Amino acid sequence: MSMNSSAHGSLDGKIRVRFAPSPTGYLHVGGARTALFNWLFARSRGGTMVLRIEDTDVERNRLELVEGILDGLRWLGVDWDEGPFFQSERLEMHREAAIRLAAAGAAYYCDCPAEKYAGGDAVEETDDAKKEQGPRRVTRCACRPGKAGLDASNAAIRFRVPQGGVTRFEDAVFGPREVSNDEIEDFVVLRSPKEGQARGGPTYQLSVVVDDIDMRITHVIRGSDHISNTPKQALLYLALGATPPIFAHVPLILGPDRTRMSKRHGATSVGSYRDEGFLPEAFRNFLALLGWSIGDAEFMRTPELIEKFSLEGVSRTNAVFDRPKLEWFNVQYLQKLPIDELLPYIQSELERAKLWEPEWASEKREWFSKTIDLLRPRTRLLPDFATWARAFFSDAFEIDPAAREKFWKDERLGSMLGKLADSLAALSDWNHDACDHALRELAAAEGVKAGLLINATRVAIVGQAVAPPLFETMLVLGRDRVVTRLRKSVEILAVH
RNA sequence: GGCCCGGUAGAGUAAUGGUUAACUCGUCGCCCUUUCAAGGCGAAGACUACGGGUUCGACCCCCGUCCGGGCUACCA
Repeated sequence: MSMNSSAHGSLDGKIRVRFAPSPTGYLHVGGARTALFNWLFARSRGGTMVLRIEDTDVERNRLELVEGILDGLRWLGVDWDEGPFFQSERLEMHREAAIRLAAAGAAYYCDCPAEKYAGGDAVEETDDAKKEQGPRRVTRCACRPGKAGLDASNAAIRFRVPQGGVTRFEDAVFGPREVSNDEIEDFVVLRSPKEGQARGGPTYQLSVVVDDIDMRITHVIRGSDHISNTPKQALLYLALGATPPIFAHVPLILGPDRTRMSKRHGATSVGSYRDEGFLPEAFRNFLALLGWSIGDAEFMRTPELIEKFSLEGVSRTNAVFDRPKLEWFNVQYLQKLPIDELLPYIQSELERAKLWEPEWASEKREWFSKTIDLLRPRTRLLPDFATWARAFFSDAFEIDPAAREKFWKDERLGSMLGKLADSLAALSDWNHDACDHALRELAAAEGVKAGLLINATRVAIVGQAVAPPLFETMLVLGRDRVVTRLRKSVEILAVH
């Protein structure tokens, strides 16, 4: 392992960042945002993005979740240059570092029962008088000076935090930080061996630092829930003879009730947003603006995001995940993306719904493109193309009961739709104005407003109350379908 | 309990210590109109958490309070 870390900053070292999820669940929005910030930073500065899986907690980690996390990152468009590396394969290096620390006197062996410290609040035996001041944390273990008769092969290793003084580190978001060493406990770096095992494993604090040194990480960008533990890590860098990186703790993402995002807030995994039919670039744009901003800019395509991203623009305040704004972004992208960039997403959506015809990508591509262009101003999510717009792609669609209720009230409609079918079928030219005239002529002859016929016709040919302007809809559907569907509607109306 | 970090309309953000605190989403209204969106225009919504100070002048600096969050493990 190389212990010389490259100096940070852009002058003498290339920027190297990492995203280091632990496989205890799916990729959630908070992790995705952290990954995105790392990625934007790396890409904007010509740096390197490393992916590392932090799977040192054998009990809680599930390897099968790793693939899901990678899928989430791929969907998000966050790629990496090195890795994925697995911490579980690097344990020996971590152990060696701990032993070296102990040998150098920077750490010491401790065989106190773990239960003494378990439960979050490690307490010393206190008398009743002290109790009201609350539990007091043990920051220095009794083993610290060295313990007679201690069996090192069966003990944990604790870091020997300096007495007095302060530990500092640089945070690009929160500024220079300084913590009194007396506030930092002698934390464990190497666990005592579990039953039946020869050696114990490293703790998170040790693993991250050893790996970040080894991978020559220059900027550690992660959630601000880690900021309180950073002094411990800064201490480890020093003890291991390495220069600490620049830290950048980014604010947390909260649910609408301002508590940390969790399952009870509904969708928290990026996979669920993919499944709902959000466009990755829209999701990226939204995520980037959660805790980061640059002036008034909001709609920024990814190259622009990369160009403008900087750690200076990162906020210190936790942000609430606002679903309506995410949807707004999706609508914007659905609308503004060059049509050719959008088509592949819709193709897979239609494939999933078993509505896709291969010729739409070849001979009938122009028709497909035009149809999508017509549809997209009123879609919010990808599945809209397969649900309410189904009639544009298939003859197997239902007439929405609500649409019927709304626009098929008039009794005369049955005969009028039949007459409309006849006159459309007789048209010499099939174009917007011809259809328009035919319909308005009929409306005039029947003494009804054109709107009545237009709305009723829309229901007849697409089964929905909501659709693009009628005559354009007729054109993309084609005369045969329009006439057939009108006649079918006449039958349906006759039954009632 | 202890330590740390935050607090600008419902949400995300902006404002070298210097007009009437700006923008986006959402909400409401109007226009467009053939339904629904999109789009255009406009409105409501903030005693910048609260209370003190410093200053000619404070969202901004200082102190206190309250609220929120994080950490406080041989989890990560």
